[in-house]
Amino acid sequence: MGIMRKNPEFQSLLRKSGYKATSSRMMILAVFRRLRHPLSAQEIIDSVGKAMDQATVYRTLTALKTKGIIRQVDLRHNHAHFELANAKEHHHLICLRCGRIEDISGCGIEELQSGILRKTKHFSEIRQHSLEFYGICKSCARGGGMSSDLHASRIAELYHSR
Amino acid sequence: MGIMRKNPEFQSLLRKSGYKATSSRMMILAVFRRLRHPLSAQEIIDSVGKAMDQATVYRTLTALKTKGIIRQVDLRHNHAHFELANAKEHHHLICLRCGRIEDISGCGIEELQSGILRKTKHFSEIRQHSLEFYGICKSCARGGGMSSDLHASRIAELYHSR
DNA sequence: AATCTAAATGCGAATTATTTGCAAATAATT
DNA sequence: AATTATTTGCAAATAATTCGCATTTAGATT
Repeated sequence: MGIMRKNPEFQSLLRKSGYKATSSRMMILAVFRRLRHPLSAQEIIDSVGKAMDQATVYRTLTALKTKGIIRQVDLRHNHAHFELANAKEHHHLICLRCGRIEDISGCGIEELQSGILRKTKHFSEIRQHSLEFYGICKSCARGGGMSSDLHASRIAELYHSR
Repeated sequence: MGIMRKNPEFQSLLRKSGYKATSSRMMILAVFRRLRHPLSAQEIIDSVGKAMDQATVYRTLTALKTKGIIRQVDLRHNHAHFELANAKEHHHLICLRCGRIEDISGCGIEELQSGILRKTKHFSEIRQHSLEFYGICKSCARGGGMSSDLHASRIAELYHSR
């Protein structure tokens, strides 16, 4: 794991958003950077161990989401997931059987969005969107089982998510 | 409210899916048909009053979702919403301030989907997707307040959803 | 560097959302 | 009408998230 030193990039990101650059927030951002898939509150709570309370994790997630530093991803488990928003715009392809997640990008949603804005009578602005596709991955289509290249953490989460 | 008589359409829909056409299921389907926006479990529990237990509501929602009779909609509240799947394919435009929901259709997502399927190495099939846009509705952009044509039930839900 | 203060955190308890086990009730079949 | 596999109610468990309040801390000020 190594020594945790403070990351000036995260520090200024937080300050620019009007937040104090506390060690809790720095640590949570570091977790997002290290684990590159959408994270649930519980996964973060586990990752940080007893370094902070779960209430702080939830409060931090809310704060980061409010400022658009992270964004919410809907995986249809029954809890929220989040990922860093700085990554290039992308969406997800989620296997309905094993939960494998593939990132997809360059899907051309911008045009859909401008078309919608042209059509709507009631909205003046679109700020966010969520787009996820659910299907069957090839390894599930083939055999029955989970592919072995599914990360352990992902498997653990699948196990614990009902 | 009037007399509730059994609807043969729902009855055969349930039987075709391998379920018994119980009064609970018929009633929940009737609620979906009557209230035409995405419903949370709690809204259904309230609508049916003491006609059935909440466990039955949740079990029914799971069953209907499994067979594709209803589909899950992500409104970023922290509970699930569902709507009848028979309605023409459409998505939602959700106001980040007041929660107003506008249905959008004919958005052209089919092409995105086939493009994605062409590009992915890991998936062989896409079965569902979720696409919601979040923005600011005109009445929120104008004044501060909620537009008066927002339905009471929607307002109630906004009030109670944190 | 010491002081100050609003913002952030820990802790515990409260709420909200959803699920489960099991005995009793019921839809569909015979 | 009798049978049986499903479904339901009830009560309690678990999961997910939030809240109140006393204490701590980051960053500003002196």
